[in-house]
Amino acid sequence: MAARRKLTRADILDATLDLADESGLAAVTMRAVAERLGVTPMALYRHVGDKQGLLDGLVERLLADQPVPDPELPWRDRLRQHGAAIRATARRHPDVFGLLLARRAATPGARRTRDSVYQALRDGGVPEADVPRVERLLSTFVLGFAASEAGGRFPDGAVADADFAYAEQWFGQLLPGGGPPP
Amino acid sequence: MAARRKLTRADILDATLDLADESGLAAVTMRAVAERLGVTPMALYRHVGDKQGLLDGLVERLLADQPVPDPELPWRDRLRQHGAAIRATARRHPDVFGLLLARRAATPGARRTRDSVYQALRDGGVPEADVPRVERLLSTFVLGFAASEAGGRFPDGAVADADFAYAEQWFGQLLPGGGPPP
DNA sequence: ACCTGAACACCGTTCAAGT
DNA sequence: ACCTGAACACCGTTCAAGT
Repeated sequence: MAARRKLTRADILDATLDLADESGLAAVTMRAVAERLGVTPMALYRHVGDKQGLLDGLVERLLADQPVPDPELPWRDRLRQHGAAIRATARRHPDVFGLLLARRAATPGARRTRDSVYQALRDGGVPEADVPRVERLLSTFVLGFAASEAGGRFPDGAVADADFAYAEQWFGQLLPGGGPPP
Repeated sequence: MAARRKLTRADILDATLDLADESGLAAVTMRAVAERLGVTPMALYRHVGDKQGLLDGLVERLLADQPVPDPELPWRDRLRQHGAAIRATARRHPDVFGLLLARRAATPGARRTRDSVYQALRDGGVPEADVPRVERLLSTFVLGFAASEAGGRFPDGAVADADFAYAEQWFGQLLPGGGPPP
């Protein structure tokens, strides 16, 4: 509809995300993305490599958009914000979210989030040697939970919220402070 | 290679699982499965509906094959066996395992496993009202962990084993007994 | 009832060509 | 450098037809 001059990688990922949210991951084809941009399918190849590159770009983008909590906040609040942010992403992009668990997360975006969680755990008194392990377990749980939520494995949103709150209490007891949630 | 008389749904799912394990989920096409069975693609439709039905059948089969621990065993051992079994399935069929998290688990196979976990939690002293919630959280964690492992998110198998053992201790502290792992 | 042949609309991707 | 046209080998699925 609009007459755009230059095709960019960001344009392509925008269009892909919109398409996936509207019509599901199965509707994401090189041809459909191209059509949405008013361009020929072959034009995409220069910018994203191939279809695999397109999907990788989507995951990278979701991770990069993940907000990082203010480091001045109490560590528990920072952990809680990370959890809430991932769940929000899963609910907003349920179809794309499945890719997150399937793909190894070695992107810069993933590292930003991980470093923030590391620091929160250190501030919470987790021994330095245990920090990476605890981060892996926490993020595995939260990613799995969010993916389950996105995949419709919970009866409804209220149950998911209650379950997550329950889990926050669980984990909160395990972290050094011993009080409430991460 | 063999001259088989009648094509069955089980034959088709066998061939599909083998194909997925050997060549990945992307290689699972109606045409490739048919060729492996020495049959025409259209012959599959009568038995599995369509491609979606084929993939659903695969998930259903993985769940149905999941062993159920002997009810006479101590409840902690039963929970541990469930966890080990799911991880083993994920390692054996890494490509197919991703479908498990994506699909709602309302199959009979899923119910068998869930009922066994319910009973173990009851035997472990979890209040009846909390049993479904605790089962959801435990299975979310284990499924997420296994999917991460299958997706290569852990540095290597030894780290995964150590992380899982650590997590078992965590959860063990939270369950009524308070001792070691689930 | 069960399988096949032929056909349809759709994929991802390449390659040479245009500007 | 960036985009296009034409083409290739492949999809899932249908339909009428065979046995």
